[in-house]
Amino acid sequence: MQGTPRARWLDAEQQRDWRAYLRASRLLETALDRDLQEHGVQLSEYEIISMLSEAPGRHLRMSALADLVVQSRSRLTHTANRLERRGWVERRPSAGDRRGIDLVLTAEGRRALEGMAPVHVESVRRNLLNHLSADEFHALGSAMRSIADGIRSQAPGHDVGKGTDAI
Amino acid sequence: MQGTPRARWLDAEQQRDWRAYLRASRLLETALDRDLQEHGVQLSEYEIISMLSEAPGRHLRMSALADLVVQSRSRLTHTANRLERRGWVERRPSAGDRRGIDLVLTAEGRRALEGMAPVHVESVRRNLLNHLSADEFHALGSAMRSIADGIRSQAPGHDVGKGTDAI
DNA sequence: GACATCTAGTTGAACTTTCAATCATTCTTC
DNA sequence: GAAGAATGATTGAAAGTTCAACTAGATGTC
Repeated sequence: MQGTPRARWLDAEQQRDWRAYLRASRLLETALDRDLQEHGVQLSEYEIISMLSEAPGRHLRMSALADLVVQSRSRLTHTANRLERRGWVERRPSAGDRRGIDLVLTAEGRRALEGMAPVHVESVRRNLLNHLSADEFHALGSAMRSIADGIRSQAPGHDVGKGTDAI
Repeated sequence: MQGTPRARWLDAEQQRDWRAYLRASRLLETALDRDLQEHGVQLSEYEIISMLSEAPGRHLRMSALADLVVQSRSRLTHTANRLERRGWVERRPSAGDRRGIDLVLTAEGRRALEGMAPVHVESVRRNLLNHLSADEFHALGSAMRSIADGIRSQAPGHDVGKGTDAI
């Protein structure tokens, strides 16, 4: 717990676990993406329309959506263009702030999502849920929540309090 | 537990945990990548030279390496070209099989890796390890190992036994 | 109320990844 | 031992992502 100035290497077990994480997270991403791609979308596109479908009024501001799906704004702009060309989303100026743009899920987008959702759920089960007990899966979720919170708490704009890491 | 033919949706808690996984895995990837990019490499490039450095003789066959880091062969070919241009790796015909190519870490590549390793370890600690207890982290590693095993056991080429999934 | 500063979103070029086609070699099997 | 199938790696074009620069509107400040 004493902060040593120099980076300590990981011990053998940590190293093994870290490698396991890295490898599995990629296998999983690849598998989920492949399954959705048979239906003509990428996972990252699916996420966008899925978030929109759950948002009140089926719309979200570009910046809020970008944060939610962890994509850069620029990437979201380009992806939204693709989705718009397919008729799945539309852009609308957001109420109140004239800089803002709302991305709205169209009826056609909703239908497309409804067609893909069962495929995707089945894929999540087959590639993830089926390999863990309910407890293991829930522990995975909690651990990942802690990680997300931890990372966000160091993000720029977050006031960390007193210098945890003075150069 | 009775296999219903139709996809069951996820229950609210599973959904929450799955979303947490997705979001955190992306925040983590982004954070680790950003930290390495300050030193001019992407995480996926770092992984390649790091695997090479640990391999006996500091070399691996392209196909073995591609599997190890979960990249397509084509992607690895392109990435290896970039690394080769920087003088960090070299290609050599592999012994025995004249179709094969070994990717070898150069002395310069090793030096570069040694320079970046502490940065990367610190980043893994800061973005991942520090947010979990030792037990939680180990459980995460185990869960991810199960997932990797589960996904690979369904991969094409793996004989699954009698038809688990008749059309 | 005008200045700088910050936030929201877009743009196009550069870069990376994917996709389908290709070439060479090895393995099968007949 | 020759034909066909499978494996290893590469190629170049298409598709997707990042990066830096930019426009427009909001916010803070003096």
